[in-house]
Amino acid sequence: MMVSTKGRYALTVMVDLAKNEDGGYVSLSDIAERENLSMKYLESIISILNKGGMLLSLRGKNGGYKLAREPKDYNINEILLLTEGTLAPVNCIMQDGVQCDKAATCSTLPLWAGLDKVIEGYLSDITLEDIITGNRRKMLKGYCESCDN
Amino acid sequence: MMVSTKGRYALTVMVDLAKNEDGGYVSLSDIAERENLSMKYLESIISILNKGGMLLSLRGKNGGYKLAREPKDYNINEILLLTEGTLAPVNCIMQDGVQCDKAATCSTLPLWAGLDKVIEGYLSDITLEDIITGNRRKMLKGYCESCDN
DNA sequence: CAAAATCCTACCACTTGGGTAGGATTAAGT
DNA sequence: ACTTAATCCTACCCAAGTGGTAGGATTTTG
Repeated sequence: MMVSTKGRYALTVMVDLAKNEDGGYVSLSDIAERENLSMKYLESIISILNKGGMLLSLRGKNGGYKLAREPKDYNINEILLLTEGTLAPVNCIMQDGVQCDKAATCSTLPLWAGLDKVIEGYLSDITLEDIITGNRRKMLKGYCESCDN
Repeated sequence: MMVSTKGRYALTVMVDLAKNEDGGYVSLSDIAERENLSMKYLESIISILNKGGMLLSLRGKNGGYKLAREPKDYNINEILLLTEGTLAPVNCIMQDGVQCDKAATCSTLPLWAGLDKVIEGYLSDITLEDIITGNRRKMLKGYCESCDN
């Protein structure tokens, strides 16, 4: 599995915030209730998003979180990368471009590198706005019969 | 991580067999030595490939394994799918098309479904032969500066 | 000053990953 | 027939990661 619940719930939180933004701060308990997820677990996840600069937060009563930018200015890759640490499909693709010592002669490395690029390319191209507007043509490109491809 | 060592080593074994095929059977100890991998571990992996019909095997002295088909007739998706069980990037994409109970209203599902298709599409398009011939243009499509894209 | 919210540090059960160990069985060559 | 070399099979095991829970400290508003 490449994306764990951590990344998936992080995206769910971001989408929830995008859908329910009215300028004010949204409390985590509201989000947890709407999405039917454990608030305690979400706490640890939203903390990553917050520290990573994805959100603005306000402590105290009537506090909560809101998006730091507009939905169209978040791409999915950065959200998942922040929470998952890496999205590499295999261990031999390092996050910082470091390669294993057999890289020069490894005949399968180009495959993994290509796969990594394909994944990153797909996720980087989709924004939070695409998700909340349900841009199925973009997300299911080439695979959705009911969309005009 | 989507592809563990199990799937990676399985592919390594298949590539090794494809490179070293001369009609005869190749012993696992030869493969393990060439690839510098634990023979005991490879044993459990090659067993999956064998039972899945990817290989032909011969027991006893001078026995070993060889490819059941030609390298061009294996795609990478089927090799990894067999050994990994699933290549789905998230748990909410089930292997047999079964969906989670929130699927109808889930706004992130199209993203995951699209990602799954992109991965499957990439891996299904590449064959064992592409790997042994080093078809970088196909594997690194659009991302390789030294290839003419 | 009470209520409601974020923040912070532990802890923990369960599953998966990445193997190892040991032996049973089978086939070839002498 | 017997040795050797190979596949086959079952069981075990440790470390790391996943998916949380618990409890409290701190901050802000009304």
